[in-house]
Amino acid sequence: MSSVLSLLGSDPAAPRPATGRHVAELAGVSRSAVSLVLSGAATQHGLSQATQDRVRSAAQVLGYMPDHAASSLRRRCTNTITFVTAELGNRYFADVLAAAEDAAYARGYAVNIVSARTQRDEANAIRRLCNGAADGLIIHGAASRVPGLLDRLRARGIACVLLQDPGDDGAVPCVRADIEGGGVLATWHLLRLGNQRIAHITDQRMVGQAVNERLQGYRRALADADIPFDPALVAAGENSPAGGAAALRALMAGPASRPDAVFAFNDQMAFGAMHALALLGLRVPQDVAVVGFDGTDLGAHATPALTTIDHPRQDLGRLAADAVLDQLQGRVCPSGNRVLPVRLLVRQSCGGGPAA
Amino acid sequence: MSSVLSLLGSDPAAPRPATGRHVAELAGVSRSAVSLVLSGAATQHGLSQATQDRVRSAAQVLGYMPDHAASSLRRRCTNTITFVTAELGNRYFADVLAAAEDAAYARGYAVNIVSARTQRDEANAIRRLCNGAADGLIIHGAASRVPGLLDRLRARGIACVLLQDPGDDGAVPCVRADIEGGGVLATWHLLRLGNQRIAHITDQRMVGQAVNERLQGYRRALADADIPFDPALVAAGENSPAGGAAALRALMAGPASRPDAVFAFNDQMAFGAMHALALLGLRVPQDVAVVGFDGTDLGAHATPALTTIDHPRQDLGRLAADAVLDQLQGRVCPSGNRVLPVRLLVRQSCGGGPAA
DNA sequence: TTGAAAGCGCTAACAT
DNA sequence: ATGTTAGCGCTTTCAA
Repeated sequence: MSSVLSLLGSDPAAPRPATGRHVAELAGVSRSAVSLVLSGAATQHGLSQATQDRVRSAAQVLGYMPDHAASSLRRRCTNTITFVTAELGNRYFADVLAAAEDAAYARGYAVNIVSARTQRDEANAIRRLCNGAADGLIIHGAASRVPGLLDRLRARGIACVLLQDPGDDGAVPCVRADIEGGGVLATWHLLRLGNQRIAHITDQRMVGQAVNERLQGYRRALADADIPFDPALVAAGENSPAGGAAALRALMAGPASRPDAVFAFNDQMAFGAMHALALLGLRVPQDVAVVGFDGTDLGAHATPALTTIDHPRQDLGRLAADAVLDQLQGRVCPSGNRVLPVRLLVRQSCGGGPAA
Repeated sequence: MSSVLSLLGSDPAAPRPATGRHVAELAGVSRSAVSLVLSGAATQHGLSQATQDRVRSAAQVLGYMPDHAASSLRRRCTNTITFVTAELGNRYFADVLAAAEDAAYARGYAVNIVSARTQRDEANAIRRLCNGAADGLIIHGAASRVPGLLDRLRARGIACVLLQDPGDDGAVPCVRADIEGGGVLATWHLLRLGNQRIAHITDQRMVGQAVNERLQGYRRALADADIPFDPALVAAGENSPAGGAAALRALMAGPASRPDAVFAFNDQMAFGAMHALALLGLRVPQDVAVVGFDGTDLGAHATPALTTIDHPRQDLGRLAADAVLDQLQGRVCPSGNRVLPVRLLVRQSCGGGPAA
């Protein structure tokens, strides 16, 4: 009987987990004493050391841990922030996240990640998070473009920081790298090395967006060099190695005469593009120069090593987490954008760099 | 005044979010009616369509959403599962996760991800999750090796499925790929192509673990070929491209004579190893053959394209999610291990494959 | 067809 | 120094 029931989730004999009441009974104290001890406010409240010890050992014996839902309901906060992103699987994100986590942990917060592969998923995830499951959000996506979405969070009292995409108004603080500047740097670098026909590979999710900062930087650099912008030199693909490869093939098959350089949306797309070039029998950098974007270790270990625009990924993560927690903990919140500089990291994929 | 306060998180005038009571008042119904309508049980309970409409529009007007903590406390579940992993930034994980998410969403559950970069982080994260913040866990790590850790989850009634690492006892169901078989396949493939001195690069986290299935498969294949195992041909590194490169350099600088092939822990480490080989002036596959593990698109776009052991990543994710939800929803839970087959994916990095 | 009431487990203000 | 109490917001019987 028991063995059959143990296969079922609805086992009626399932032992209910220990509650604070059980701990109080075992320790012979009141329920509030348990709460005080376990929250660390006991000494300050004048509970004797002996009482505290009894509570702690009772809790240990019973494997007691305050229920998350009950505690959150009562305290009106969860001590959790959620990081919403589409970029799982991109090493860029892992670097940013690690720094954000460290910052949050240091201030007593847990970090959850929610994957939002499409903008639709992202909006749904954020709407769902209006239920108070997290105290604050770091949004690495285009949420600010969805009308009213961030207002709902604000109405619910949920702190919010944007990462990389500031959206239209400056109502929500944003921590970001100087992406347009990076686009200029990347394109300038290619121009300086004598390239004339510079292509740009972009993330297809950027198509139709109001702003595409990398593209803006690219165009600004071209304009400064008096080179006319040729739309046939821009291709979009999925944000992945495969997407970068596909975009490169589209570029080569397109109406434009063959580019002599490519500036890619990020390192992983650049990586795919380099592979596609190799399959076409084109050498990097001799036939086509390539610049990535991000500075991830993926590019560092490509062959040839990828010249790229390095981002302060640690700082981005740390500052984003701190900005959310500052709002939560009532410190003055630096609203508006915090823009961090990027830098050109010269390796081998454009020539002109240090020898391999 | 207001503008100053708006900079502070502790704004005393912060508007409390709408509750079910507000919705009930606006709609002129009882609080239970609101709950019934919004949970979809209204018609079944015989509430008139007019009432339902009034409730829904009132909720809309107020931007009402049931509070997560209150709802979870009352219902004794959160409708959330949490995926615990150390592999953020690895495309392998992104593929598995996407499938798990789709399966969970289809059954009405949300998915959170918790990053656990070290085994210590992982144990801490799991201990924290004993508070009921999620109904179930998919654990992609070595948690089963920490004594008592999974028992605490069970005591708290939290469903749990292991991914890839079954641990010692079969008490917790595990969904995994045939990793040892993959190790055999990879090594056999290298042997069949005439390689004699086959090195293995492993994740340093495997060092000191009771079992290392890839290594076991490698050793089994060597034994079958009557080639003695040489510990000097095994190197460990961080699970990253950089770690793969470092391990390869260690191998080449070590006491063993130069290997003619390398079987790497996963695609991203293989990728780093290929870069290190290029820097040493060694050609892949002519001088050294390389096999990866995973089947991610990273390997597909390396140059030369990486021969690898392809995993059924979608199935792994889907089955893991379904196993957790089966436990939660009281279906009979297939305990024990579910082992999925892997397959050799021949590309260019060992020679003997399809032409580039 | 609707409303009233109880209580999930916890915390913090208050009273001893 | 310790215990008592009220109530967070929601769901779900049960009674009308």
